[in-house]
Amino acid sequence: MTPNADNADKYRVKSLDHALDVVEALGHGGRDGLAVTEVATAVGMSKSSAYSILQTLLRRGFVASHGSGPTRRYRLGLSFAYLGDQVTSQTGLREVAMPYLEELTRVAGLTSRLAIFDEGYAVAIGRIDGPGTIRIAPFLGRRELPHATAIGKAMLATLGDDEVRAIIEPIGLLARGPNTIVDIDTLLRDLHRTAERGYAVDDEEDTAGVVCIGASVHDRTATCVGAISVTALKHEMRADAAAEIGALVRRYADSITTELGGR
Amino acid sequence: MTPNADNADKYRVKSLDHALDVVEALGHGGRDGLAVTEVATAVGMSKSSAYSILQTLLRRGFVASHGSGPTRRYRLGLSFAYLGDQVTSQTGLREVAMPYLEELTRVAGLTSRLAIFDEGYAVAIGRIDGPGTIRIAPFLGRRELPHATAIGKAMLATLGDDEVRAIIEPIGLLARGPNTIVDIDTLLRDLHRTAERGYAVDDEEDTAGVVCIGASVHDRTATCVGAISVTALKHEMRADAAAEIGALVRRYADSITTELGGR
DNA sequence: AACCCCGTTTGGTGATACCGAACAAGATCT
DNA sequence: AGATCTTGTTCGGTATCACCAAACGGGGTT
Repeated sequence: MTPNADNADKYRVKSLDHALDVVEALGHGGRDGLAVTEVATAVGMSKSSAYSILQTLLRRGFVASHGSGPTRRYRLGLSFAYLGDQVTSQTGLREVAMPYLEELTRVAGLTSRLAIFDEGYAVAIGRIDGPGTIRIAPFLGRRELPHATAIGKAMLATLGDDEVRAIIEPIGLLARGPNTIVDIDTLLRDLHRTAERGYAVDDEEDTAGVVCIGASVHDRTATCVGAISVTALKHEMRADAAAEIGALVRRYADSITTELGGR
Repeated sequence: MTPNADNADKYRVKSLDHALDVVEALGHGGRDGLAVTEVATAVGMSKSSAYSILQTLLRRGFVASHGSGPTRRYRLGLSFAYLGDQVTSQTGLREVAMPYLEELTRVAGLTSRLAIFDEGYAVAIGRIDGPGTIRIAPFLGRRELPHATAIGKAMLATLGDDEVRAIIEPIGLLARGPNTIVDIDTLLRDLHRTAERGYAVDDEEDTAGVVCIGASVHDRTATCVGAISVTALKHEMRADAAAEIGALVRRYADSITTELGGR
C-alpha cells in the first residue's frame, strides 16, 4: 500500500482539503452561485459528499443558499466578509492608510490600492474605486506578481539586489503584459531608477492598456511594510502626466509613512 | 449506540466542523495570532489534531504563521481577504453605493456604512471610516440586531407591521444599550415615524454613547435591498443636528436608489 | 400529462481523523 | 551558564466517519 508516498500528505486532513476545494469553487461561482452537481463536478467528488460539505458549511453560515428543490443554489456566506475584514484589519497599516487613499483617489480621479508583501507576492488589502465605470484590478487578497506591478516594484525597490534575486528566483519573471520585464538585470535597473525618483511605473507590464504608478510605505524601523498605487487606462494617462501623478502618489505614501512614525 | 440521536448530525462533516471552529478561533485571535496549544484548548480538541488542521489550512493559504518552534503562532491568511471581497462584491449594490458613501463621509465628517438584510439581521458589507481616531462599529459581515440599529430600523420601516413581527419574533427584542426598544408596539410606532421622515435614528439603542442615523436603499422593484448609515459619538451630534444629518443621509440613499433605477 | 433532470436520502465499508504519549528545541529562571 | 519547564512536532493504533453508488421524489419543461 501507499504506492508512491509523496510525503505530501503528512498532517493533511483530506476532508478539510475537499471542503476548501468547495469553498474556492464557490468563490469563483459568481453572482448566482453554484448548484450541488456543479460543485461536485467542479471539485471532482460525488454529489452526496458535496452535499454533506455544503450542509455543514451552511449550518455555520459559511455558505448561503437560495431557492429550494432542483433550483437550489449555493454561494459563499457573509462569514467570509467578517473574517476577511478581520484579516485586512489585523494589519494596523490599513486603518492608517485608507483615509489617505480616499483623498488620493479624489485628487487624482483614479482607483487607488493598498498592498503588502506576502511570501514574495504583492497582495492588495484595501481599495478605493475611482469614478470610472470600468473596474480595473478590483481584487483584494489575490497574489500578484511583484515584478509586473507598480505596487510590487515599489516594494522591491526598497530592497538590495541580492534580496530581490532571492524573492524573484522561486517565482520567475513570467510575461504577463506586452511590456513585462523578463530579464533580471533589466528589472534591477528599473528598480534602481524607481528608488531614485521615489515611485514605480508599470506601463502595460501586467495588463495591456493599463498603467499603474506606486510608491512604498515604511514603518518606524524604516523597513517597507507595504505600498500604494493608482491605476489608469493607458489613454487616460499621457506620458508627461506620469511624473506629476508619480509625485502625487509618492507624497501620499510619505504621509502614511509619517503617520506610522517611519522613514 | 447513538444514545440520544439529536438528528443534528445529519449531513454533518465532523472534521470540517472542527476546522471551522479553528478558523473562528483564529478570527477572534487578534493581531499576533494563536499558538497551537491555544487553538487546541479554545476549540476543545487534542494538540495533534489542531496541528493537522492548521497544517492543512496553512498549505492552502487559509492561515499564515510566523515564528518557529515554541514561538510559532498562527493567524488567518489572506485567502479570507480575497473570498470576503468576493462575497461583498457579489452584491452589485456595493459597487454602486461605495462612491456615495465616500462622499457622505467626507461631507458629514462621520463614519458611514452600507448594510443588507441577512435572515432578519442587518449585516454591513461596506464601510468608510471617518476622520475620528476612535473606531466605532468597525465590523463588516457581523450580524447586528435589526431593532437596535439605525441601519436595521431603516430597513424594517419599509415593511408592513406583520412582516416586522415575523422577523422580530424569532430574534426577540434584546436590550443592548441604554435606550433599546424592547416593546414591539413602541418599535412599530418608531418605524412608522421613520418611514414618514425618511430616516431612522438610533439614539444609544445599541451602544452607550453612540448615535446612528440610517436610510434605506431600493431597487427597481421598489423593494428594500439595503441601507446606509452614519455613526457618531453622542456628544458630537447635538439634537438639532440630527434632522440635518438625517436629511443628508436620506439624500445620499436616494441617490443610490436612483442609480439602481429604483423607488 | 409524461418525461427528464436534479436535489435529497440511505446504507455499507475502506480509509482516516482523532487521541495519547513520546521526542525535541527554545524560553525562562536561578 | 546550566537546569528546567513549556511548547511545537512526530508517531502509531483504532474506533469513527467520510466517501461513494444507487435509489427516491419533486419541480420544471416540452
